[in-house]
Amino acid sequence: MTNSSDEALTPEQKILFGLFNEIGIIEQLSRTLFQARLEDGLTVQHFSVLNHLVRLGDGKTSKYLAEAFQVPKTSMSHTVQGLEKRGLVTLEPNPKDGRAKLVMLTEAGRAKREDCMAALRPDLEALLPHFSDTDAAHLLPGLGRLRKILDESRD
Amino acid sequence: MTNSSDEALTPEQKILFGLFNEIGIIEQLSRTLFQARLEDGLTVQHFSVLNHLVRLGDGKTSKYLAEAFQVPKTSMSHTVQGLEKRGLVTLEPNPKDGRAKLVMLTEAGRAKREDCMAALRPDLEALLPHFSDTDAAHLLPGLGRLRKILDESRD
DNA sequence: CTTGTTTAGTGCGACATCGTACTATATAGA
DNA sequence: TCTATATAGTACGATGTCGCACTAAACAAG
Repeated sequence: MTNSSDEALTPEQKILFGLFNEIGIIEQLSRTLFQARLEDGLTVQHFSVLNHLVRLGDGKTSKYLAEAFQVPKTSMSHTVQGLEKRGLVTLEPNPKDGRAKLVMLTEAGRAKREDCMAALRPDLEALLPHFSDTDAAHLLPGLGRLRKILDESRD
Repeated sequence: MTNSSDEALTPEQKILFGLFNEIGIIEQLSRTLFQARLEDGLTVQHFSVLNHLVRLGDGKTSKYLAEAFQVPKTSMSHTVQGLEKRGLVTLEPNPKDGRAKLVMLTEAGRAKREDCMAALRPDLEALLPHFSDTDAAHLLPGLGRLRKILDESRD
């Protein structure tokens, strides 16, 4: 991927760099595809937050979500406000902390998340004959380990 | 990663979805890290274009780059103008086509690309003891195959 | 209780992304 | 050649990202 004129990095480092490069390209391609399936100006980031709340439970604060997604709190605040404007979540005051607001899913929010998954389904169906769940399962442990390392290395 | 209440997807599809989710998280973490190493308001996107031009040769058009990076031409035009403003590339008229402009690297551009790689080096060094080039090499073939499939499936 | 510090969220401004519409050039067909 | 279509790039506006500064609430020290 990189050539021998890259003197800034050792061969080992180049391989890691190439890995991140490959991951970045796949992320770009898949994000573009997914984004094209979403409606009403909903972004992949909106969906990600919705998905997180459905899977891991709502009642989180924007700050918590910002840390979970590793984005600045101002960005997450904006994303959550976008969800609220679309009626997919409500922001309830936290009785335990007057500063914080709890992000609560609405029924429309849960339904929208299902709709998004369903909208993605044809693409996943089309992909499976070329790249099976077994292929994916071979990659997941290594990627999971890489994610954990990166996740722990920040702070 | 997903739980049994996701009725929109089959188990096989959920595994693929989980793979893209994992890739997205790693991309987010690594991009944030890399971005923090760049100076002068240079974005990862700026670096990516610079890196592409160094590795695969300059004299490309913005349109070509837009397709290579799978972003709209207006986005790439803006990115290239950012590089031009910083003196990292020049835009030369294409003698063969009056509509097109050729993106040419300057010496400062090549040097900046080296600087960026060097700025990333400590992070890669710190990562290698925990995630080796061998680990990365195990993932690269599968990811490369996935990228090719996604790359061909668009159009 | 009082005061200094920390924390969740927002307002604002700078810049990035990207869809639409437009201009200038190129190209194919009659 | 003349005309219709296609293409590279830009102008512009809407929205997303995010750093900085600020407010309100919580908390710790005395």
